[in-house]
Amino acid sequence: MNLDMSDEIPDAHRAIFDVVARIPRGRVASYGEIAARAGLPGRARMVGKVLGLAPDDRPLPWFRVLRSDGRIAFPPRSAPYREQRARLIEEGVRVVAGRVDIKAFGWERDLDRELWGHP
DNA sequence: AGCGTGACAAGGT
DNA sequence: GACCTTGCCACGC
Repeated sequence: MNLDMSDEIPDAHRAIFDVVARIPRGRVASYGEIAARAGLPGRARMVGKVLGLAPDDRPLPWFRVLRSDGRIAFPPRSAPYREQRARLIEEGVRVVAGRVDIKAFGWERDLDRELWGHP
């Protein structure tokens, strides 16, 4: 019956992976927004935990997930911090002092544009 | 069960 | 903006 250890990757985890995988290139979203879109309102902290478990063979754009205020969640100067910053910049997202302007690069902004054709 | 910890969030100083 | 405090949720001890 059951397989090895990863017997059952909880639906919640899969839902989170799916949402993160849909963040458009060049855009960012907050942990809370990911949780909400995954049908897990209030579980922002779970998103961070799950992303940490993300298997390497799954090319997940984890670096597009930031805190609600646009700041990178890792300690400045840490290895993951630097990688996230680099990968964001690589795809055109401006990172100033470890922070991204959500109003300019937030995923939500796409919806706003669709709904009422805004810049 | 209680307590500390963390890739969080929101509100106040 | 930088900090602090509360509220949250998931885990481990």
